[in-house]
Amino acid sequence: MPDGPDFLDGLLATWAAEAPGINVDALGAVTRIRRLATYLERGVDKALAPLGMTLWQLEVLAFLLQAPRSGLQVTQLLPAALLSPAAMTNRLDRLQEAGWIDRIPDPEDRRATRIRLTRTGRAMTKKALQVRSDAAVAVLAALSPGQRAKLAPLLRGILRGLCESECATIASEASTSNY
Amino acid sequence: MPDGPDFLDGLLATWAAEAPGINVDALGAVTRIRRLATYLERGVDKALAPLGMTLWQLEVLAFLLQAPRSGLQVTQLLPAALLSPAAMTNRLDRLQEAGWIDRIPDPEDRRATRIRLTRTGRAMTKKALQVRSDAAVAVLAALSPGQRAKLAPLLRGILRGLCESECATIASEASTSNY
DNA sequence: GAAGATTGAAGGCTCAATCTTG
DNA sequence: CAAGATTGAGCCTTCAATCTTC
Repeated sequence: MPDGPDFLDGLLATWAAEAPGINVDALGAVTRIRRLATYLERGVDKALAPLGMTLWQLEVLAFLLQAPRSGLQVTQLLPAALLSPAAMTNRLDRLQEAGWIDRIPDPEDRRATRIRLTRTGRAMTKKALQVRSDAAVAVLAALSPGQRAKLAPLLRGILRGLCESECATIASEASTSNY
Repeated sequence: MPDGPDFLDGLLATWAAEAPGINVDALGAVTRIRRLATYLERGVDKALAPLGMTLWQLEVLAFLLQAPRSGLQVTQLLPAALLSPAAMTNRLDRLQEAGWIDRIPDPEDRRATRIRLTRTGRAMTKKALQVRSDAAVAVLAALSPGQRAKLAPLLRGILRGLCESECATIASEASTSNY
């Protein structure tokens, strides 16, 4: 496989010429990761459309799949979603309208609400996860089995570094804010 | 490096138990890529804040760095940004208010507008690219040199596959739409 | 009629302010 | 006063409609 230049290579060369101090490899990697994420998001949304679901909805539902029968508090959903409390409230409103989740008052803390999957929500989530999985398999078919095996450790390694630095700085600055 | 389980491993196990047909490795890879992109975006925005710039602004400016002196049409900026024309018009409005780009009538096509970096816009873009590069280097420091060398071909491979399938389907469906 | 660019409505996000309860 | 959750304002995005020019 010759693997000629892609959309970024020309740009990177220009950038290197204009700003000589930059690291072309690093800049190329993060730019491609961002672009990849955009493509993946659009592809999955397209695949989920027949189920009447979007990716941001599935993200919440899929996390709720591992909740205890009593449900989870809104606050407990935030770190997994990397979302503000306001955004989560909005998502839950839509999911409740769709009939996929229930809000029930927390018996142990009257400030809180417990979020639970409904029966249909649970079934839809399983179907949607299957769709998402199939889409992911199709995308990764572009890589050889050996390449696919290399991918996971790399992603894990970068994420680990980010969670220790980035999340730490977020946490330290989060005196009032919360996510 | 033992590399214990991260935020996703527990969820993946739950999903596999509830929906036996899913591919855990594929689902894990695409989920981590998305999360990685979110972290990267937030980190860069934080690093760019002192310059009064955001990542979405830099994306447009950096692409304009390789434009000819006569500038580029709005339409020519779209494929690189993966954006709707309406969104690009909005971005250009903000960039023009900031004094970083100029809109000049296209001398050869009176429907079109040419977009060009201003003098200060060009200088700001170079500074911002340096900031973005430094941030990227810091993030990728979590990987060994050998791992970093493996990363680029993998990303390139997946993107290539997506551009041929996803972009193709987008193009074929884009009878009226345009991006 | 098609293409380049813009506008307005609606959706989802962040931030700051609010209300209730611990 | 701090924490859980919600609300409203402002920003950026998409989609559909519009206006001008080819």
